[in-house]
Amino acid sequence: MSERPRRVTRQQQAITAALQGRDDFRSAQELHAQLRSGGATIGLATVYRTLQALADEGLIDMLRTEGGESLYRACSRGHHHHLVCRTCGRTVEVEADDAERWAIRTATAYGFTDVEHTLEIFGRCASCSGSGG
Amino acid sequence: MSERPRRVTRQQQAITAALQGRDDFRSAQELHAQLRSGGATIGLATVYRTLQALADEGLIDMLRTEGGESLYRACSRGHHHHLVCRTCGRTVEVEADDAERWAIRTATAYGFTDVEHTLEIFGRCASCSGSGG
DNA sequence: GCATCAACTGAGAATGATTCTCATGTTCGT
DNA sequence: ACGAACATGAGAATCATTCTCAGTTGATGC
Ligand SMILES: [Zn+2]
Ligand SMILES: [Zn+2]
Ligand SMILES: [Zn+2]
Ligand SMILES: [Zn+2]
Repeated sequence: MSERPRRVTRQQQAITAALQGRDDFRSAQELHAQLRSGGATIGLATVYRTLQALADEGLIDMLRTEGGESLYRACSRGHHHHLVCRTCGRTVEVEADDAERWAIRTATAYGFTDVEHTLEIFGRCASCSGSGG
Repeated sequence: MSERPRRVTRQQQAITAALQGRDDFRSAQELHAQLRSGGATIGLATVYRTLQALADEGLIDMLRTEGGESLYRACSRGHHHHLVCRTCGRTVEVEADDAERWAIRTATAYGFTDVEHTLEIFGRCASCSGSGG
């Protein structure tokens, strides 16, 4: 439970900055491309490493698409889940206290410990529902 | 809503048979290895294709591990979720009616339509909790 | 039984995201 | 400024999954 000391590097600052002020989830590849096209000098491996480290420390959120790709986003702290528009990527943070309790209760009832869960909701937001489909 | 015609081949029968009577989720690779070591002549591509086809038709269940690997299992029909032991793979099917309703209600409240969700619980079962860790 | 043809198969190549390697560049305490 | 420890990044390696496509096989009609 001890975080590794982290040095302040230009690359990590760039990544953190790129995440701020955006409300959509992005992949490491997308982030890397955006940083590059923005003039930053940064390697793909560093983007992967940094995103994972940040996610491990709970400083950013990660979720996996149905295709298995990992997406990252700067989120509010603490455990929460997401409602993601599969068309435009718009994301809403949602709390699921009841579901949390249900998950724990269910797992415990079956004698399971060390319980974790994944819960994501995908749909089409109002803006994207109107325009054909 | 039309399933493509499916021929009855020895390979597909082998896969279906291998899934029956087991209560753990397995990957295409594992299934392929087991079929091979059991003397069956079957290609990896066929295992992947067949598992995906079966899952698409709702005849078997699929879930993705935290590592992004797809696992398959013969399950009861209908929508349900899973409580999976991350050590021994033992799986319990669970219903989450409240969570289902919550997901729909939440998505609707935000104007989302065409809603789907993923919900899986991972933990360690009683048998695996005792033996160190 | 035999011809026919579309569906199925499978070995291996291709793909694509992620991870690893390790020589080189930076950070930070002194 | 100096050096040890940490961070970086280009490219190779990994690994699950998908694709290719020539050869095989199931279903059907005669
Ligand atoms: Zn979040
Ligand atoms: Zn939760
Ligand atoms: Zn199931
Ligand atoms: Zn559900």
